[in-house]
Amino acid sequence: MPELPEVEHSRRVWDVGLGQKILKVLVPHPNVRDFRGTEVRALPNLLAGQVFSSSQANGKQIVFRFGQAGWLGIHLGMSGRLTVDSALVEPRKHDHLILRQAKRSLVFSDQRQFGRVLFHQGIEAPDWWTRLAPPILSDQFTVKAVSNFLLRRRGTPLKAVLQMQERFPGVGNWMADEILWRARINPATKAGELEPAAAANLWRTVRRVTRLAIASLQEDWDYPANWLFRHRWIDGGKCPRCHSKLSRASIGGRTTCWCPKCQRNDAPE
DNA sequence: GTGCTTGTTGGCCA
DNA sequence: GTGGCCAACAAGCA
Repeated sequence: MPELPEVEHSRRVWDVGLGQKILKVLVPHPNVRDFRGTEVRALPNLLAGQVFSSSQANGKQIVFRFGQAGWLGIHLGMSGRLTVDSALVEPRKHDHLILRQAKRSLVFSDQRQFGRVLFHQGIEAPDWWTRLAPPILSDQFTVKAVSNFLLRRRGTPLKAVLQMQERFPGVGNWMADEILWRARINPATKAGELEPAAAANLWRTVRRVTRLAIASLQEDWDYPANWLFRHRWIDGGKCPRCHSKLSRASIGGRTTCWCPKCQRNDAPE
């Protein structure tokens, strides 16, 4: 499930432990895929005794910092979760990292093991953090940058282009559908087919959906009923705007939901 | 048993 | 080298 808003929410869940020392670190299953490329057996020694000092997210990537030099990267993949449990909680089947503090445990679990845990020791930020694309809500996410990207990916369906993390960090399957539905663009449209005005509209919509999604997750713990999100997986689901029956098909290799009436490209505004 | 899943990567091919 | 496509990864569910 985790796309940008859920990732941002997950990051904040662990923030309850900010300013507190890590007493002990448990790695119940060091061989799971989440740890590929990481010396996870060294983690307990590196983190124990350090204070959890800050957290940040960019797109789907989260970084938690410990003391001055500890950088813990977490990517939730398809099924990763960050939760808080009691100080003495015992690891369950899919719990892969448990950071014990005096009053609680910070728990990372991941059933399908598509997530990823990274660690870096040093004052300077690691490459896997500094090389991420500029956030959608930053000043560097410009119309120009988006237009250029659409031109470069001119032969690829927009549905797939919007999910490319190198330009749209945090956008996944459902956000891509939501954005295209709101912008009234058919998901199979090739990126190169958008007129400049339509490209600018798409840019605006990417930012708007991102902003609104974060806000609604904070307020209501759900997305509004007039969003495609709430209807996309219902069999026989209806477009919340025009009440036509929604279509579903695989586009760009992922299940895609759209309104055949609102998203025709030649439809009048 | 089959086929599907809201993510990413690496290999293949033009 | 670049862009586009797709199978593979693991586990659970219908």
